[in-house]
Amino acid sequence: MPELPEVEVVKKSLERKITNLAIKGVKINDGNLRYKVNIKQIHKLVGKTIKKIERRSKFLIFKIEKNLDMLVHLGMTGKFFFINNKNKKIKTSFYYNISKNDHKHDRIIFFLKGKQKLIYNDIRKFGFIKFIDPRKTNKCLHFKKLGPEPLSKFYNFNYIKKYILGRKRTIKDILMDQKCVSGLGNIYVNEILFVSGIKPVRQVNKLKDFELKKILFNTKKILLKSIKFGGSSIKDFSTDEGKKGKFQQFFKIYGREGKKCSNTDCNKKVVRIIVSNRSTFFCKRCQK
DNA sequence: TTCTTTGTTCCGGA
DNA sequence: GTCCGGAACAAAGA
Repeated sequence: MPELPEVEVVKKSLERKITNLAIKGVKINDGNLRYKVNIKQIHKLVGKTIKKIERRSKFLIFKIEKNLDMLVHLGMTGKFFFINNKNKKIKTSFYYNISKNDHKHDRIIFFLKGKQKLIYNDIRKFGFIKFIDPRKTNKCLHFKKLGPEPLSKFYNFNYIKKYILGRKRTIKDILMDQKCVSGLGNIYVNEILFVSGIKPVRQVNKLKDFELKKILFNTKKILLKSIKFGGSSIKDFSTDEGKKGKFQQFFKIYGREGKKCSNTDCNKKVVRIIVSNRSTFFCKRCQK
């Protein structure tokens, strides 16, 4: 369930640890991910240095020395572990509760300087690792149709107004559509619409301008807060691995079916329905 | 055994 | 050609 903020947090965490490190070796425990890992290409990494890590939408791009991009999508349950020289495991994403048997799902291991290791772990194997010529990365299958980053200046009122012109889809569907805005998933869209006080099933062409502006404002606010929160939460994990992430406390509506609405003056119970084929949580009183 | 979870892709109909 | 909604797909745990 990593969406844009989680991927951004992983990116920041990883770049502090592995930028400018050379890859000494690669071990493939299970390369049958969303797309089969190209064994020939992954072994080309050996001897090369990780120059930089970038994020686009929910994708990570590892810029590898001399013209190679390693594109990673975490899917539902993909995550990275970093093993330092003292053999201590450091999770680079705070989002999941990690069980002791989790090493069972270590799919790919990258051996770095000294005893350091980077492990790609993925329970459900919906993530993927692909290799691309950097000159073609922006035009690749995954990137060519992506809409603007939600935190960029291009994602603004004029843009969204133009995008929804003549469309009748629900606002939830539009926000989840990566062609409209890239990086939001089910969880954040639920949160954004709750905080904005708008029912997920509202048709976009019937939204008032002030409602659209509220959605835009809250999108940026929630994402930024979440990225910030993630950064501080990771510190907890590096000192105390057993400690639970604080992230779930951050959700105001997602996963709260039957529980009391998070707004202090409201006693309504949160309702769960299906919109855009996904679980959708909302408050009948607070969302119009 | 069935249900749920997710982002992405694909397909048929309008 | 475009838009839209629904379904399929991947794997695994409950």
